[in-house]
Amino acid sequence: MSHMRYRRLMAVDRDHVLRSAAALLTRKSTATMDEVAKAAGISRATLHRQFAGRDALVRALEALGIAECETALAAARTDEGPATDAVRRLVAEIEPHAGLLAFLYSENQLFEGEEQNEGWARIDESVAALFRRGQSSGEFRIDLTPAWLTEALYGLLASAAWAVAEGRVAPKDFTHMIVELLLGGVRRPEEPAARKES
Amino acid sequence: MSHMRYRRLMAVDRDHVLRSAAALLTRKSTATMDEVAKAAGISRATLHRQFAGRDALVRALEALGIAECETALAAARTDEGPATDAVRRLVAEIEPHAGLLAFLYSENQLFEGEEQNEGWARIDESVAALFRRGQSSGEFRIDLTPAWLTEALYGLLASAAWAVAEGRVAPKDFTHMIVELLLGGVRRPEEPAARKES
DNA sequence: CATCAGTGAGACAAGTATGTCTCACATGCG
DNA sequence: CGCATGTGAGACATACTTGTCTCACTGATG
Repeated sequence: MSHMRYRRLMAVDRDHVLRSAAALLTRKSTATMDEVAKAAGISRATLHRQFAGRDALVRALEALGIAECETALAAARTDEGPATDAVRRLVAEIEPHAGLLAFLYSENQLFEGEEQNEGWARIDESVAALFRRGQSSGEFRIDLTPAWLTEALYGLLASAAWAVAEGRVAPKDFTHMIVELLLGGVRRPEEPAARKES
Repeated sequence: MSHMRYRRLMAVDRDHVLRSAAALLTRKSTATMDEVAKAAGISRATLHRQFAGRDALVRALEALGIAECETALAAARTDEGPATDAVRRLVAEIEPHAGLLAFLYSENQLFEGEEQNEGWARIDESVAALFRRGQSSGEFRIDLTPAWLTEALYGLLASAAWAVAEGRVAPKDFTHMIVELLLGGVRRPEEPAARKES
């Protein structure tokens, strides 16, 4: 079959290049096309044959990140069961891609005026909907807006990804740290028979 | 006095340039030396006369950020009173400089290998000490490490600064949002006579 | 074996930011 | 007024990245 032959000749598959680029750019967001190519084990020429330019590469990574987020959202079934548990599932699903998301998150800060990909808007809305659902059900407090909670979740994910990358926290604690801080905060839960001053 | 005359001739004072650069780079972290100069109302030549190069400028901004953090830490008296209140004071003191800190925070992600300024180490230690104190006093939970709580605080500060800059949240809520989420989390405090399923 | 698609290596031009320099202008001082 | 200092404007060389191109090599196909 012609497409099988084609596949075999394409020793460099697009997905592997994207993964390598994501892993590299997570650590060094200013890496050049040459560094990206070397990280993927291909030449700069081949890299340019697959992605028209750096912009195209970044946009492909953005599409990858969006796809992974949507997969994570679906897998976490954020509209089922207690919102608290849904948040736990969501963070656990996103964890493997936190590095890429941190890169894209900081990258988006550079695009001052340009409108962001609509995919992010959908994801923002899904996450915000989860927090809104938790507020409606009475699980979550209502004095923090869903928009802020969504931003805070992104910030915590990025912080955790960087902290893990630099060895300041243990990778195994990733999900627990984020979820526990986001859900319960740093304040210790009051004992049933504890003192009452606020 | 000779130094007075000197002052008057130095129509461009270093501090004003730094503030302008901080304000600009907060919004556009890739701004050119020329853009920085224009933002400060001076020429690129004069900018280069005050700061040997872009690196020197960024390092000066880093020193400024460190100084402001140390001032904030001192003003917040983080070693006095309940740790909870100290956190509130600290965030309130840092709020005006959150934009600059967000820039420096993301900038530090680029310096892969280079060791970071020792000033940050001191600040990290002071913040971590605050969280440790709260844990010792029983105010804060002990299953989240002070190192992670410190990182999380930085992440929330950066997230909030960006969210405010892009108009996704109201500036007036800045301190409240960060402090409340950090301290209490998103979960609603349980009522004294509420149901018990986890 | 002959062919051809895909790749790697490298040359090349173009764009951009940087750092340095010169020169003219303005302002305060003696 | 004459002088010195600090500044703005711009030219200039340099370095780096990008994007395009050519050419030789490899391996699978027919």
